[in-house]
Formats: sequence, C-alpha cells, structure tokens
Amino acid sequence: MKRNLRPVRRTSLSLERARMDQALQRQTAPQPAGREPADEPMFDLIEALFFAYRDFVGDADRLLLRYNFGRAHHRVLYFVDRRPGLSVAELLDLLRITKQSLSRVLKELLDQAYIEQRPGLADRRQRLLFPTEAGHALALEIALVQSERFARALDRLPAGARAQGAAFLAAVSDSGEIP
Amino acid sequence: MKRNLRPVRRTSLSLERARMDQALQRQTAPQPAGREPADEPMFDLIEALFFAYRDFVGDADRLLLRYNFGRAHHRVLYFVDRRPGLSVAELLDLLRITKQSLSRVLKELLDQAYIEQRPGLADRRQRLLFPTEAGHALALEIALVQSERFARALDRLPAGARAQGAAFLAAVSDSGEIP
DNA sequence: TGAATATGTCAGTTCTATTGACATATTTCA
DNA sequence: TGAAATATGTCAATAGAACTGACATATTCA
Repeated sequence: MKRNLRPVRRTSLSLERARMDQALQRQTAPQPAGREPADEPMFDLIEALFFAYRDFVGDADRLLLRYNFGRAHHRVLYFVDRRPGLSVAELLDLLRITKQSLSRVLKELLDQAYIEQRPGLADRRQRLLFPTEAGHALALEIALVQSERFARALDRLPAGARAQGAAFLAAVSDSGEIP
Repeated sequence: MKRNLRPVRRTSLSLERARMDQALQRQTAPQPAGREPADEPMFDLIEALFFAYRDFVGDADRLLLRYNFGRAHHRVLYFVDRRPGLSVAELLDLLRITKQSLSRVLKELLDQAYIEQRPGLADRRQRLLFPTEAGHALALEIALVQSERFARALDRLPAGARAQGAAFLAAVSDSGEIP
C-alpha cells in the first residue's frame, strides 16, 4: 500500500472542524461523572484514537519513503529493535499477522542488513532476530520523530499527562501489554 | 487486505510480556516530572498507541467480516454517519486518501444501500453523502462494540480518565480535531 | 465565455495481507 | 529410538487497499 502524502487542504479542514463541532454537539451526550456507560457510543474517544493514530503513523511513513520501506517493514524493525533476540513466532504474535505475510518484509530487511538472524541457543530451530547497527539507527530515527509528536502534545497538556495517556492506552488494548 | 483473526497463542504472549518488561526497564529512562524531553524516544507511548489501535480496529474487523466489508468501508461509513451531508472532498481530507482509492469502497456502499448521495443545495456539483437506515445501524453497531472496549478500560482507570484520554489523543493528532 | 472546481472513471501498479500446501530441521515424548 | 510435535521457510494463488496518471462531465465563478 502506497500512502498518500499530499498536503492537506486547509480550507476543507476548517469546514471539517466546524462540522465536527456541530456533530459532536448533536450526537454526543454530556458524560456523567462516575461510572462510564457502554450503551452509548463514545464518539469522542473513537475519533480521537483514529486521528491520533493516523497522524502518528504518518510521521513514520514520510521517513520510510527514503528507504523504500513501508509500514510493515517499520513494525518489524521496531519490535526487533525493542526486543532484540525475539523469535519469529513471538514477532508474529506481536504483529498479529501470518508468517507468509511476514516473510517478504523480513527477507527484505535481512537482505538489506537492517536485521540479522542467529539460531537460538536453547532451541536451535529458532531464528532469533537482532537489529544491525543500521537497523538500530533507523528504528531510533523513526522513534524520535514520533516522540517529538508526543512531546509537542505533552507541552500542551497538564503535568501527568504522559502517565495518564500511557495508562489509558494500555487499558484499551487487550492485554494491557504495558503495565 | 484480509486480516488475521486467528486466536492468539497465550504461551507466546506470556513470553512477550516478560520480554517487554525487561526491554522497558532496559531502554526507557525514568521520566522527569515537569517538561518532557523529545531527545529520548518515548517507547511507552509509541507501543501503547500501537497496541491500543491494533486491538481497537480488531473489534470492527470481526463485525465487518459478516458484511464482506473491510476496514476501508468502515472508515467511510463511520464518517458519513457522523457527519451526514459531508462532501466527497471533505471525506477525502478526513481519510487522507485519494479519490481513486475511495471510489471502489464508496461505490460498494452506495450499491448496497448503506450510503446515499444527494446533490449539494448551494453547489450542485457536490455529491453530499448520507447514511441510509441500514448504514446508520451498522455504523452504530460497530461504534458500540468499540465503546464497550473503552468502557472496560475506563472501569480499570480512575475517574477523569475519559477526559484525560481524549485530551491526550487530541493533542497527539495534527490538528487537535477534537477540541 | 473561459478558467477553476467537484466529482467520476479507466488503466496499470504496488504493498500488505490472506489461505493452503508442503519442506526441513530440531526437539520432545512415549 | 522412533514418531509426533514444533519452529521456520517457501511456493502459489488471491484479496484488499492504496497509489499515479490521464481524461471526462457538470457546475460555478471571475
């Protein structure tokens, strides 16, 4: 999937903004203080998560263009860099994709020496994955660009926002992967 | 893109969890209280946002299977339902895709009567998009499933978490679309 | 009236993901 | 020890979602 990196049309975004305010007032009821109900859609959160993720991955997309890599390459490289020595099976579980899907992307990263494989010490069937120097550098570069986005966001938010944001997101994911 | 809905292997997830704790301790420095630095990657937020979004869209995927629709259909239907009467150009800006990409998906939603078009009142070149009854019902069904995920998350979080989460996500996105 | 705009469409391509089948090496267990 | 299970890899076919480029139509605007 190639991705659309055209500039955003500002005129339309203003329209969009106005319409959204309207829609929010129309459809989103004010929230009670204590327990949160699930019987009414939480459009505020649905939309906020959509837009945040859209722009968050957009940062990486721009960088990856230079390497002729796509999002899939990034996700693989990211996790290998963060969890050096993880097995193929663990990577598949993290990404929730099949090994056939992983295959092409991983092969390209191996061929271009961003990742390397070593047989497992305990279990020699395993191919443990490690980032190379170049792989680590690229992973870090992308992570820094994304972190700048978070830093800009946190500048606009009260103290404690980082912990709150992380806790919120962790609770939203299935396994609360980040405790 | 078909999506992988196979059950998650729990053994590996435990491994994953252990490894992640390890990695987090190794690579993520403790955060200072006040101003947040951008010179160090915020792996906690990067990962939390990735997992939250992965599981959040997973909910919709399961539902959409029944209708032979994909993620793209859902995004279109969602925004048309939330902003009835929006123009094609506005929709393209929201989704950040090209009109050629939108075309197939929108045509299917029109053909199957989940969305309908009406010419703009002021500008008759426009094709304003509206959900049909069926379209609204499907959009609502999916939004409720996703909202249940949020409700479960909020149950585990202190009061105020909803507002904090929404504010955090809004600040992370480019235009703070949700004020 | 002519340029710009909003939308639609055709054709070809790329990337990411899927299912299914099968192969190899290694480990585990009866 | 030998069979079954596991970890990984690979081939083939297909689907879904995106892209670029080119061109057409209707409508509005200057």
